[in-house]
Amino acid sequence: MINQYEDQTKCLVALDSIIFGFDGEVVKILLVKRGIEETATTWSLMGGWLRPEEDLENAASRILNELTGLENIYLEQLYAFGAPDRDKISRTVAVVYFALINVKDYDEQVSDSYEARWFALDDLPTLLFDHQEMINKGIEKLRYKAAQHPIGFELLPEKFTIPQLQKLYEAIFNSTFDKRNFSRKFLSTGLLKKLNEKQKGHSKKGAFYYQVDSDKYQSQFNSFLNFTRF
Amino acid sequence: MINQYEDQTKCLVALDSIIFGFDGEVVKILLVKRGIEETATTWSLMGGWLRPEEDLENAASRILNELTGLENIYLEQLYAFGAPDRDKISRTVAVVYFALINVKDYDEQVSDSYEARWFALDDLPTLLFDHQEMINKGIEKLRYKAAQHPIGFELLPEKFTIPQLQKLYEAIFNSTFDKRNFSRKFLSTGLLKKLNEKQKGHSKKGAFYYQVDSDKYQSQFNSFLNFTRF
DNA sequence: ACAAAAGTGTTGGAACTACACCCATGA
DNA sequence: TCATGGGTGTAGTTCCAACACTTTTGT
Repeated sequence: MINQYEDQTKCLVALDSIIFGFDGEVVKILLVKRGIEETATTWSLMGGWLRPEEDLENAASRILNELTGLENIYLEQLYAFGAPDRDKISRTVAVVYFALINVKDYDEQVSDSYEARWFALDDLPTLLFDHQEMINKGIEKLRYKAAQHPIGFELLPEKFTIPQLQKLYEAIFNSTFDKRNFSRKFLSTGLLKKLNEKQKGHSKKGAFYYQVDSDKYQSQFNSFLNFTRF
Repeated sequence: MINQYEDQTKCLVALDSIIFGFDGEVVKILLVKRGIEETATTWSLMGGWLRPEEDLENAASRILNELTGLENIYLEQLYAFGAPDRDKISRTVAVVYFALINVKDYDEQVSDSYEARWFALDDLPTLLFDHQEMINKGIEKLRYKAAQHPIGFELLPEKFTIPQLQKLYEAIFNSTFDKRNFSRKFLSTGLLKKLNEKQKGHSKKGAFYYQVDSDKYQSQFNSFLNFTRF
């Protein structure tokens, strides 16, 4: 048979993470300045190497934490990239993970102690290697998932308004929706609890805050195949 | 910074392929007997090692061809598996691809010259390493995709009947559907061309054959977000 | 003639789209 | 008082699910 363990090419295995964030207006991506030799000034996704004792997902979490301070972020595997020339220095296979977070929840730790910065989706710098391709794939998957699940909740503060939620979906889909239809759809899921409190400052009238009913969210998560696509 | 190319663990990179097939009654998976040292008698997915000059997908295709003779199969990336102990002999990261084919189209070449065999989904043998886990993930994705696209066509002969198509979907979803609603839905896509020819032998009345209108299939492939889920 | 599978239509309810006006408040 | 964004209702349409009887033909 063909499989032998001897004499096979060994590769470096890299983990890269795409962190999507929302700040109330636009969807952003977190990038770091990566100090690899001559590419020291290139922005890149948060990446690092797999260690012998680590699972892929654990490694991605660890690396993300080392580079940004972020902890306990749920990472989902996106895709493996392995073109022979994707990294000129050494043959590397990269497994890419992605996550969604609310920018404001993590803003301080991210920008204070680390060389990490948020970039709006339509204002990304030139990126290392094939990281732009990775991001394109990530956006595609983000849209796909957001159309299937009310996943957007993870990108918002605990208390949020319907107009904020709509802005998020409009940012993800780079599109606009009718506000009557939009709120009807989300309210009809039964996943939102209306609070007795209004957002102040943003508008004169103020918008009611809502919270995710997280019990219902968990239990319905798997039956959302019928969730709206716009 | 943290990234150095020196002194990083290198891993073997394996490609494994899950080939789903349909024989008119049940969905099957193609497996081979793999001769790795003491595990020589274990059935497994078609797997092999990445070579230095290869892209991941090319490597998966090559390996599939070497082990089964199958050529020109469209492979889609499924997931990367990298638990530290998934292969006891050497630290290995496996990137898994999957495909759908029609069993009858490839039956001869597969079983004649190679040690490959089809196994019904509900009758799989004990598998190497984490291959069962890979297959579970593959089934999940197959169902997901079949619910979004009329992807099942790839698993059928060029000419097929509506009852055959329904059997396929029932096999994929391990479920049953109302035949009136089922045929209405598929016919309403406009992707099927009715032929002037009936299937003989299977039933007394005989069922009309249909063909995919492949021009329309191609052009509509990307607008199928609204395709049925059952 | 009968058994076995193919084929076909209707109805009620749910969900989607499109659309326009009033409300509450801060300035 | 006015400007800004928040909030709501309706009507037409499409889509889906549920349901049973007739047709064809090989035996």
